[in-house]
Amino acid sequence: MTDKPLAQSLCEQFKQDILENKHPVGITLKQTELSQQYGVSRIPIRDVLQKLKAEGWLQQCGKRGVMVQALNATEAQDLSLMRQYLEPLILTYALPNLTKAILGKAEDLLLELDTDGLSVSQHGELNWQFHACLYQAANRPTLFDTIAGLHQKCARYIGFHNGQLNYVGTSQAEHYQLLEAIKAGDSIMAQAILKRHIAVASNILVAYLTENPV
Amino acid sequence: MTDKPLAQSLCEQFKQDILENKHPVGITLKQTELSQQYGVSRIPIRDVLQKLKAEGWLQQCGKRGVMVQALNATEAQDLSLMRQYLEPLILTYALPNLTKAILGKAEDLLLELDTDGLSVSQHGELNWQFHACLYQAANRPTLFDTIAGLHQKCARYIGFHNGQLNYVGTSQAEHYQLLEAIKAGDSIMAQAILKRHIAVASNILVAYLTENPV
DNA sequence: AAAATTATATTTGTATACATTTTTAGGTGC
DNA sequence: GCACCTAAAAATGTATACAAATATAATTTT
Repeated sequence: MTDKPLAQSLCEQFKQDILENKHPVGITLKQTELSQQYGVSRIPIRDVLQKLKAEGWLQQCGKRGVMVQALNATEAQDLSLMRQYLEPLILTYALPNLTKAILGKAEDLLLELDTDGLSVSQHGELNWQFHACLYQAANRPTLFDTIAGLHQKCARYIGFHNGQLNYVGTSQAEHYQLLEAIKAGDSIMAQAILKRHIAVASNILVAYLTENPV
Repeated sequence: MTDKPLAQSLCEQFKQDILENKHPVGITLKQTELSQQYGVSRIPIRDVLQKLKAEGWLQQCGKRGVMVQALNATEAQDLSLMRQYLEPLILTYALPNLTKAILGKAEDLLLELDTDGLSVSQHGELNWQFHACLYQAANRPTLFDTIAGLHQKCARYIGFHNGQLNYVGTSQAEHYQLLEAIKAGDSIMAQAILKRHIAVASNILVAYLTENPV
């Protein structure tokens, strides 16, 4: 039943390891090293590297190996800006299709997010599921995938965010406000809340990154 | 001096072939076939496929092979919408950095665009160079790369556009208007022109695709 | 001692070969 | 005649092996 056991799961594993800073920025990763580390040959490693390079996680450093992309304030801001424009957009498309079932699921996810003792990645995953659950109703695959990609890239910053800045998700209040605006059918308000929600979170991060370059 | 002669040029070649409809939608491409076709082994082919799948050009159809993504109205609209939001954004960042040299180069590109007898891909390439030339001044790599990716994907639709709809670049007038607004330092106007420029071109295409699904 | 040069070692790129899975075609039973 | 099952063929996934290019270290020269 497992579709692509090795290559796909390897890719997920690798991303997770990047999120957990197992491959620190500045270290050039050799295919041979990685193949030993992950217990496979170089071929599946190459597949993963190729994919992650295309997605902007890794950078080819000539023949010295690949390196994890450095975090920087400009990229963080760019990712945030794009989300600020695109997420309200997809939300607009989603609004007419948001059934009570979907809103219920969204609310459940918010409850889960209130749980104590969530790990950074658990928190990030739930947060994304909340947003994704709403956005998926838009039936806009391309737009959705682009946004999903932005989120994944943001995850690295969020992890850093949480780890270094001890940031806790104060964004829950905004999440609930968003749901209220949606239920009230106030599209303009919902868009504004969402945009601000993204902007606020990023401002802290960008400010920190600007003063403390990685 | 050639950095990645085979893999990179192979990737460009493959994309070009997709643009020229050498690999029609609906045909499942086998790695073995492709390797014979391009005169290399399956390994570099796999690298290219992996990259193009990540970029959304190709789709894995189980173990039956990969298939070129079908063109559809929704994706065309999504791409256009994202451009409508992101390009004016990057333009805003670029404006303060637009030297006379850059504007001069942009104008040269417009002159080239007026040349008669340009092929579809030449026209598309020049058009992108015009936009890119302005956007690059923003010094926003992540934003720029995302937009560049959207453009590349749009290229497939433009090619189709030009081929099937016999569309000629009536957008030149808007290009000049854009330059005028920039020179006049009218940021709001420049953004509005750019957004409309993108919207107009896409509306024709989306309307056509909606009525004539590929 | 520093810079340039050469030689070695390492790394990626590519090809070939094998294993596993899935698709597809053929046959059998109902 | 249709559905189901079985077997062969074809495709991808993976590993190993070799070639080409580059980075690193040692050596020489100024």
